[in-house]
Amino acid sequence: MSSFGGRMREYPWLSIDRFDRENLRARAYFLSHCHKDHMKGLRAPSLKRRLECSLKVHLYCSPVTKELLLTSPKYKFWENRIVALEVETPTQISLLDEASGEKEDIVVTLLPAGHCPGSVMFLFQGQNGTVLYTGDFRLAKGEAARMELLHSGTRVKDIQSVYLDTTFCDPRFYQIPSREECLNGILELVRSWITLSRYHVVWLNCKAAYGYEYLFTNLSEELGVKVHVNKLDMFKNMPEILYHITTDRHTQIHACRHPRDDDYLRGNRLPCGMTSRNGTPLRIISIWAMNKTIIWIKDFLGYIRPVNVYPNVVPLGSTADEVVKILKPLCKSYSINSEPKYKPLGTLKRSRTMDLTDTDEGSDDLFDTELTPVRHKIPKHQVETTLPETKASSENSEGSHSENMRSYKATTMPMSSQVDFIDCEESNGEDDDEESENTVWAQVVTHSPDSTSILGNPNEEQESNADMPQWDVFFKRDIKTTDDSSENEDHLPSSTDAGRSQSPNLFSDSDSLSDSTHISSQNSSQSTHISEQGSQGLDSQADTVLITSQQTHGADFSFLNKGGNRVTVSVSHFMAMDNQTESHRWKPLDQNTPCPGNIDSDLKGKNQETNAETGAAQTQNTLIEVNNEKSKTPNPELERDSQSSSDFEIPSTPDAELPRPDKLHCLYKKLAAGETIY
DNA sequence: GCGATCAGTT
DNA sequence: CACAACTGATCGC
Repeated sequence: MSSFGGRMREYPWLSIDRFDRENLRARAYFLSHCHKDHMKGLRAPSLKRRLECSLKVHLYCSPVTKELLLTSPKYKFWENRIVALEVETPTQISLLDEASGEKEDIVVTLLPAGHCPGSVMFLFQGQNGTVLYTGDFRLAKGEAARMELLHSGTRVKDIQSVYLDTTFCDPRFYQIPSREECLNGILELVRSWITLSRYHVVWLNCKAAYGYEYLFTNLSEELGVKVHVNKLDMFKNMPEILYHITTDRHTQIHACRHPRDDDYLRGNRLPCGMTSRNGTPLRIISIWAMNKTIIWIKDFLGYIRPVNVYPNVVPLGSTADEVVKILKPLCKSYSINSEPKYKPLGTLKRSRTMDLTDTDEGSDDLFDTELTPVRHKIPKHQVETTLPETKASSENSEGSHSENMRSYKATTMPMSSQVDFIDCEESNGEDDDEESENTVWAQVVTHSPDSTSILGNPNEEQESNADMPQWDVFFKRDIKTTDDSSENEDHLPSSTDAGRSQSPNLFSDSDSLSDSTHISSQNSSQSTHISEQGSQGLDSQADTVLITSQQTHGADFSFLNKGGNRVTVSVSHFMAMDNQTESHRWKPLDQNTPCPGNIDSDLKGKNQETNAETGAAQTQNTLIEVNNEKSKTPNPELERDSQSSSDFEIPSTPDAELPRPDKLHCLYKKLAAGETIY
């Protein structure tokens, strides 16, 4: 949770991402994106009362954020008070103090933040200088240098303060692989799994309300399989997203949620209740989507070079002093000799082609990371002004790198009597001072009726792995019919058309959960995966194999079978995009615009049969994990590639092999058959 | 009864 | 480990 109080020193009568306490007296409100931890107080009765009394008070946000916010009836009272500002469109706002009659103009510019649909940073220009509030942001490397509105002419604007609302000072999080690598890693993992059979399904564990749409659409587009979600009415005016998601559960890719989805997965069920068909249990991989707020702050700030940086979060295990120590050198006033040190001004790296013919009103990419042609359009009731820079010069550093990522953890975890998992995690290097944890978790959950033995308690296993089954053991089991799922004899569509299928009852719902013998996955998949600190303590005896992004691209998973039962692979995933990777230009449609396809029926949703309590236990589950920290030796060469590959100017991983799904496919087959792979 | 806060969980 | 969200207990209005 952000500790940002909502207000900036320069413009204390504005409130951003906080709407309680002192913020109740703000003259204007700003919402950077639609995540709950940035909406504190936004629906409180006290603020509602304030609105009723102060008719001039508005909430400013991007059009997509407005759309998403108003999806919830709880925020409907804001409807007539929200001003949706186009991104990258400087807009003057008149701020009136209703008590004194005092008035002040400020120019605000929304800049794409790349965190989730509609997310923006706010650039304020007014009499107290230019300040930037970042919110949660994850910009691709070099992105700041390409933002024209951060520049005056070809030079970066003189920015008084940057308000960072993000956890960033941990050097472990500074390095991020390319978005192509990340997406491709996930893509090939999913592809290789769901093509094994129609029973192989993937569950994307997406915790946040928004921010994973990029993943959904890419998977759907590449694999031709729609992603099952609980709700999609929030995207009713965003057809490019809507097209790739569905409330029809008969698909092989799921991102549905249930309050106790962990229980469901341990019971070899998807959170929507799907468990099997024809008595054949599903083979489920869960992919942990971790929405890290970490970006390459050093490079971002190094480019911006503000006078002040105000961190709003002090990371756990860090102190305010340590944070300052990291940030200070990035500020304009800093120099080793305590004298201002000026560097050549930053130059706008790349100007976008002005698209004069584009009269499209919505310049917001839903993901807000793709720069759009600058369109200085001013709402009719507002006037654009260009404020003079308060100083003649500003400084920055060349070769800015600002980058961001999503990371995923993958753990394969055949369950029932046997549970194992592969931890998939990537480290770009333990020694570099700019590194990050980028992980993919996938758990493979299988369901087998004929065994009730528990192969191991994860904690016990960590203490002694002598009895650990080998990795291939986990895949030896044949998929068999379970009695709780035999009621459904419907035909399952092939993997390629499952996502589009509207046939009912292709899967059955399970009436039962595993009983208490199952092992908390919290103990395994979350607490024992390899972190950037390396395997220590309980993990120290375990086997962990890291797969770098490049290895992932080469689809060389032969080492998965090496010794241990737990293999750590990393395929991180950028949610931020650039022009090369993201062709969508999503934006909310006009409310009257008809939605394509069968959206109406989808919007109604389907009853998600999630009755979980009945029935006896069918399975007993065990998690097995072994880590081997010796294996965790990332290749520096790969690290370098990984770092540079996402730069806008440099094609991503130019020398990387293309993913070879056939090889992955083959690997999975062998693993499933229990073959040993070298 | 509602909301805020905190601790705990996922 | 951290992110975003949720749950339940407690407290005050």
